[in-house]
Amino acid sequence: MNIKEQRRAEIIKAAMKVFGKHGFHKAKIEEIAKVAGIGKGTVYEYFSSKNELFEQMVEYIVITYFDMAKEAMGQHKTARGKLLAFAEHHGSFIAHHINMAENILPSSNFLSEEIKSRILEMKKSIVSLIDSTLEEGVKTKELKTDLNIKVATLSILGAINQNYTIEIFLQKIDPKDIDPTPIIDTIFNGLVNK
Amino acid sequence: MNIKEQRRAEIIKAAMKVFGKHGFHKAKIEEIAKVAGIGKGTVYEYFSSKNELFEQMVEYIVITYFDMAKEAMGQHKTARGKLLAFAEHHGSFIAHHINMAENILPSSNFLSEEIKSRILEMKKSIVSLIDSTLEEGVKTKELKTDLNIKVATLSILGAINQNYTIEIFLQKIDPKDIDPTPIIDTIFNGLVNK
Amino acid sequence: MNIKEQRRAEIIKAAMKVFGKHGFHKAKIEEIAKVAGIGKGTVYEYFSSKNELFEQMVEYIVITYFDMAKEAMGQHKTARGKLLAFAEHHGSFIAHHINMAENILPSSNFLSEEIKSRILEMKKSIVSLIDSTLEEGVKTKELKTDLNIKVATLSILGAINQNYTIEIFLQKIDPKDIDPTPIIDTIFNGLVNK
Amino acid sequence: MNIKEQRRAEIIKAAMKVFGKHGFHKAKIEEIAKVAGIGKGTVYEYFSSKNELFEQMVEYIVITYFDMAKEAMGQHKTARGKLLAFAEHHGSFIAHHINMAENILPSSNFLSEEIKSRILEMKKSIVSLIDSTLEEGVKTKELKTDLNIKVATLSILGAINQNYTIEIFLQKIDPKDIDPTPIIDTIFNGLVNK
DNA sequence: CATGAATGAGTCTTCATTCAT
DNA sequence: TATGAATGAAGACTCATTCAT
Repeated sequence: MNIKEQRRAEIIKAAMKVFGKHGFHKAKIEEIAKVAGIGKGTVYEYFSSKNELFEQMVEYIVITYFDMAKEAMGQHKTARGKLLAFAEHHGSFIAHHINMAENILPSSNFLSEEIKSRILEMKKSIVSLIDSTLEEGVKTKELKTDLNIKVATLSILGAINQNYTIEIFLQKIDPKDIDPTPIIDTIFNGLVNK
Repeated sequence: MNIKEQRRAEIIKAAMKVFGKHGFHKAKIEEIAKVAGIGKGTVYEYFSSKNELFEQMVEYIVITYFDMAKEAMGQHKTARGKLLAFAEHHGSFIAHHINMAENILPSSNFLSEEIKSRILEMKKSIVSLIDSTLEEGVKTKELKTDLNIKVATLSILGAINQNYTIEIFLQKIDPKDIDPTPIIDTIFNGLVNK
Repeated sequence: MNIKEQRRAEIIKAAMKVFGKHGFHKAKIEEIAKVAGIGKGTVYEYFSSKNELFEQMVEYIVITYFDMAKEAMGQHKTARGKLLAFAEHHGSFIAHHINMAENILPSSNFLSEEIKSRILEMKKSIVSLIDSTLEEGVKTKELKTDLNIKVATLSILGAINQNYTIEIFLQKIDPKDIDPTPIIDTIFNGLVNK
Repeated sequence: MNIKEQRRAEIIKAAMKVFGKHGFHKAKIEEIAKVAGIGKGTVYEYFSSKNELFEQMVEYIVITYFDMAKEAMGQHKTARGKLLAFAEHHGSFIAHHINMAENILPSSNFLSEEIKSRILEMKKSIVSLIDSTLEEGVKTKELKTDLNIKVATLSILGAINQNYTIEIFLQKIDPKDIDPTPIIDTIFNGLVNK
């Protein structure tokens, strides 16, 4: 049992490397097996098809992303603090999954409806996480009382993602060296001259 | 000449439909030809390979996106007006290219370095467009004088994209029915309680 | 009429270059047309198919070879003289048709039975040419009276071909610089120590 | 290991049949596989491409030819004896590889430079074999002391090949029924009336 | 007559998946 | 249980040939 799950995990790790490097179609089961240090046929003992392996891998990534985000944010009290933590988490995550972001998520064609909806749930959970952070901030008067929370949440998510993506992919900056403060502050304080 | 360019354009249109529906690998040249109403071999009279056709198509999309954005923004004076126009343009564009966004851009693996760099130039042009809009806004005192323009630009782009994406893809809302005002205003006015 | 035959001849000349360079299958009708300075479709006005063009070309070459051999040998009286002339002709011919020899004749798969038999007739004519040269030599006492003419003919043909082929193809020697005398003399005088 | 080499050999045997029958281009991998009693894909487990299979086959033939020639000649002492043995070997070989000779060697266009040079080495080895046979004959006074060995070698090779080719291909005579004595004697004794 | 744009039959090659060992 | 040899479906691409202009 334990050994089986461990083997499964190893294959998923190998799949992350190989799908990440080549994208879904150019990734070969044989290479994944080799990276995992096992035989080609063995992969099929744990996953019924290339598609299923891909799906399981995507689910693993999404769950991991969510759990880490939740943990990082839990260590802060203010909305600003939580969002700064989330931004840092997001940056470090996409940096470690550059190729995923570029090569995998696009392959969403190959995801089954079932797994798509599970991923969607996860995405909604992320949104809820930010949503409730903002709601909390409104209650504590840290944030405007008339805030359009839905729009604000999506704007924050988009802004964080866009800023980190550019810095990491184009400017090749290490996510640890990116300061999330200007991003959050720009959003928090707005642009207009008052 | 004219007829040749027209045929080329027809093939690219067909390619947009088919690559959009299936992504790069599952798209078949034969289907593209059928959609274009021509024979399989004819595609190869105009494009030397599936890859080249894909690249030409991506370039066409990117150029179109940029030109339309520029035109839409040109009809406004204030930063706020320009950004609202840009948001609407972006929304309508991704709505018409849903599958592109989902299935094509990810296939970036298959783009040659040359076309990748051309696309990158276009993306930078988009950023410059917003950048100068914000600079202008600072000069006219519409915006804060101490604005971190780079961060603000990326935040706006990310916020617009995220909001429209969610509305269009998940809520299945027609982009014409999405009001960009709350998005721009949320960014412009900030979140904090002052 | 005259213009038609001339055009036909031009196409055959072009075919010799292109088939010679690439062999039957890799030769493209389009390249032959380009070399002939005409349009692709025009080739089909003169030859009904790639195969027919190939056949006509082979026949042309074979006839030319035979006519030239006959003419060269006619200017000599002794068997030795005739054979030296033939050797020189053969050498100059294969030098000018290197690629033919290497790439074309092998493609004999594609020759129709009809043309194959016509070519065979030509080959037999060459053999007859040498045969009668030797017979004549026997009559005039230039050659042994108990000569096995058939074997001698084929041996001479084989020896000349082999010597010239090696010199021209491997040693890259110009056929004009090859002296046929040692070849003919070696055959004429024999190898054994008497 | 053994099983793998055996399978490899089976495929080469099948390739000899099919390439021999159709020539390089008209031969289909699928037919080779069928003749070998395996699936199409399996061919690619052993040879990376049609070209490589063709090359390996050609090399196999050439090596076999050389080894057999060497062995046949080794069982004789005099130059005459060795050459008679060589002639018989050559005749039996080309008889068993009629189609090869006609359809394959011409396809030399498709051979890589590497394999071409390996084949060239083999051809040179054959020439050396005859060369040293003649040299030995000169030393033992079996042959003329002033013999032009290079020319004599090529003449013998050419004469043998031409005589056997005509008998086997045109007269459809079984190589076993061809007596090499007249060929060798004609060359050995010369043509001139002394 | 000459042309070349259009065509689609034909084939190599890849790789997910199976299954005998 | 683990393996990797064997398989064949699937698809990009070529090019001889046709035919409207």
